[in-house]
Amino acid sequence: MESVGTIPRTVTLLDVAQEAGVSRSTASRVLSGATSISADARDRVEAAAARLGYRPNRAAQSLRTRRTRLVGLVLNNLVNASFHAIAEVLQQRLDDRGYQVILCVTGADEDREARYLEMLAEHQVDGVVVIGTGRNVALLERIVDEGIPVLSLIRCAPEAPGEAVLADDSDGAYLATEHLLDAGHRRIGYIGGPLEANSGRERFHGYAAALTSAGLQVVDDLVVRGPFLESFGEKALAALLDRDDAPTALYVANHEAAFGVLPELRERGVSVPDDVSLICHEDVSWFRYWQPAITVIDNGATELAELAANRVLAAIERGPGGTQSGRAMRVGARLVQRASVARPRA
Amino acid sequence: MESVGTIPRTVTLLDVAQEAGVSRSTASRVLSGATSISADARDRVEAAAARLGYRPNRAAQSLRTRRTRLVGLVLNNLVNASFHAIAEVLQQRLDDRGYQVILCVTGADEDREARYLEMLAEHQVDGVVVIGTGRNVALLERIVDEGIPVLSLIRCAPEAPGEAVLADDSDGAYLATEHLLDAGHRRIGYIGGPLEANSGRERFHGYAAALTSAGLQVVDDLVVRGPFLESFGEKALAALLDRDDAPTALYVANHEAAFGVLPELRERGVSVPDDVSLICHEDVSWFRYWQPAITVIDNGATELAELAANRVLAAIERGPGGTQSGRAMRVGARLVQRASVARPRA
DNA sequence: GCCTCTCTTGGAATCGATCCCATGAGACTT
DNA sequence: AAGTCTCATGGGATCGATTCCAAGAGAGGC
Repeated sequence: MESVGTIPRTVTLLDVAQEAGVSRSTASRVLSGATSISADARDRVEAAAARLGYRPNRAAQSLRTRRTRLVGLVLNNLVNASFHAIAEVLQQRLDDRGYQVILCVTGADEDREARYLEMLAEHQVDGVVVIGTGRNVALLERIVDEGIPVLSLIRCAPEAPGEAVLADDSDGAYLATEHLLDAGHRRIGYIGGPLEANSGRERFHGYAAALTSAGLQVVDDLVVRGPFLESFGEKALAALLDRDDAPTALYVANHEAAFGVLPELRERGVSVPDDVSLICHEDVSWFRYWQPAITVIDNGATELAELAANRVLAAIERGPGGTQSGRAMRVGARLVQRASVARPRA
Repeated sequence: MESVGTIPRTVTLLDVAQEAGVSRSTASRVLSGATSISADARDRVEAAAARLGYRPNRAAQSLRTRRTRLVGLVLNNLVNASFHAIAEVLQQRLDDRGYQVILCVTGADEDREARYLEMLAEHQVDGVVVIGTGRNVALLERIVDEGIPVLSLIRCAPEAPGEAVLADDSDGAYLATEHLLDAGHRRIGYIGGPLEANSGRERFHGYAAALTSAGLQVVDDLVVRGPFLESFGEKALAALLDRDDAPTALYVANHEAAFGVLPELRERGVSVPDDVSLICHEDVSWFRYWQPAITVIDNGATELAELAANRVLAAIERGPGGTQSGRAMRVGARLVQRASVARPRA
C-alpha cells in the first residue's frame, strides 16, 4: 500500500474527544489518569484513543505543564573509559522513571559545552547531568537559577552549583597503594595526571597518604606526572625503569597512561608481575584479557550512573528551586585483584 | 547570593518585544532572521534579547512549527563494538546541522524497542535512526506513515520502511578470507554467528565466495557457527584445533566470539601467527595492543554514522512524506593489516 | 496632488495539550 | 418537597512561540 503524497494528519486529543462524544477536558482527564471520571466516559475515551491510535503531543504537553521529561547528559566522549557505561546506565535508570536523555558529546571543549548547555535550556530539559570541563561555572549557575537542576558527575569545579556525584579517587589510590604495600613493596612508582586535574590531584594524595600510613615517604624520583595520553605513559615508564633503583611496583593512575605503559612493558620484555607489579586505576574491559590479567581499581561507573540518576530525579521532583547546592556524594572505589601483583623479588 | 524561594520567571518573546518597544511579531521576525526588518528594529530587538538573556522556548516553537530538531537514536547497547563510536559520531554530525539526539538503549529487547519508538513519536522527533531488532516492522511503518523518516543502520529487516545504511559484511568477509588465501593458507577455519542473523549469513557467504573464487570448496568441518558469545568462541576454537587436520588460519567473524578465541589461543599455548594465522571481523580498540596485534576487518563505524546522519537529515529536509523506502547503501569494509597473519608452515 | 507599489509593522489566529471555574445532575438530609 | 453537597462534565483561558493578513508610511510615477 503506497501512500505517496498523503498528508499525514496527526490525531489530536480533540479527535479522540469527538470520537468518544465527550469534551477535550474529559478526554484529557481520562488519559492523564485523573480522578472524577465516570466508568462510561473512561471506557469510551480509552476505546476511542486506541481506535484512532492517539499519541499525545509532548511538545504541547511540555508547553502547558512546563515539564519535558527530558534530561541532558553532557560528557567528554563515549569512547574512553567508563563514559559509555555511564551513559548507558544513566539512560536506563532515567527511562525507568519516564525520562529521556539528550546526549551531548563535548570533546572536552568548553565552548561546545557552553553551546550544549544553552541548547538544553532552550529545550526546557527538566535536569542536566554534566561530566564537565569545569570552565562554565557561571553558565551553570544561570541555568540553576532558571530552575533547572544540575548534577555534576565525576568532575566538579569548586564553585559549581548543584549537587555532585564523584568517584572516591583518593580512596581508590589509597587502596591500590596499600595493596602493593601489603604485598611487600617499598619502592612504588606513581604514573598519573597533572596536579591541576582534580583526579590527578586526589589520586596522588591517596598514594601519598598510603605511603605515609605505612611509615614511608614519597620519593619524588618515583613520581611522574603528565598529560592523559598514551605517549606520556610510555615515556613515564621509561623514566622510571631506566633508573638504577627502579621501583618494584607501579601504580598507574589513569587508563590513558596505562595504554602506553602496558605495551611498553611488553616491548621491553619486562615480566609482570615477576619483574614488576602493577595496578591500574579505572577498569577497562580488556584488562582482564591481558597477560597477565591486570589488577585494577574499579571506580564504579555503574554505581556512579545510578546515583547520578537518583539524585537528579530527586532534584527535579523537589520542584523549581529544588537544587541543593554544595553537597557531594562519593562512590567508593573497589580493588579488583587479578594477576598483575606479586611479592617483590627477594 | 542565595536565591532560595525566588520563583524563576522565564523571559519570553513578549518581554523582549516590550523591552525593545515593538510587537511580538517584529521581535519574532528579527530573531528568526526573517527579511523585511528595519535596521533600527533589528538593533533594538537584538539588544533587548541580549540584555534580558532571552532564550527561545523550543517546546513552543515545536508546537507551532512542527519541527523539534530532535532525532531518536535507538540501539542495542553502548558497551560493545562500534556502537559507542556510532553514537558519538552521529551525535556530532547531527549537532553540526542543529539537531540533537535522544538516546535509547534497547538491550536488543523488542518490547523496549517498541516503547522507545512510541515515545520518540510522542516527542515529535524529526527523524529516527535505528540499529534495530528487526521485530517491529509494523510499528516502524506506522511511524513513517506519520511523516517521521526512519533510517535503519547496520541491521535491516527485509520489509522495513525507509532507507538503510549497512556495512558490507560479505565484502568484508571476502577481504579477510582472500587475505588469508593470498598468504598461502588453504585450510581456513570459520567461526561466526548463526545463519539466521543477517551479519552471520552475509559474512559466511563472503567467506564461501572467496574460497570458491580461489578454486576451493567450503569444508563443512572447518565451519563452526553459534551464538554471539565469548563462550561460543572458546568452544568453537577447541572444536577446530582438536581436529587432526586443523586449519592453518582462522577467520573469526564477530568480536564476541573473538573475545573467547583470543584468550583461549593463549591458554592453549598456540602461537599466533606461527602456529595459526588469525583475522577478526570488527575492530576493537585493544586488538592493536594484543600480542601479536590482530589483523582485522574494519567495518567503518565512523563512516556508517556519518552516512546515516546525512541520509536521515536529507529525508527530514525533504519534508513530510520524504521517506524513500527500499534503498540501501553499503559502507565498504577495509582490511587493517597488523601482525596476526603469516604464511603457513611449510 | 493623487494613485500605486513596496517596505515595515502590529493584531490575531493557531499549534495541542492542561486545568481552573462554573454548571447541571443526582443523592441525600431534614 | 426544598435545600445542600458531591461528582462529573464542558467552556475557555493559557503556555510561548510563528505566521497570515491587513494596514500605515513613504517613495515614486504621472
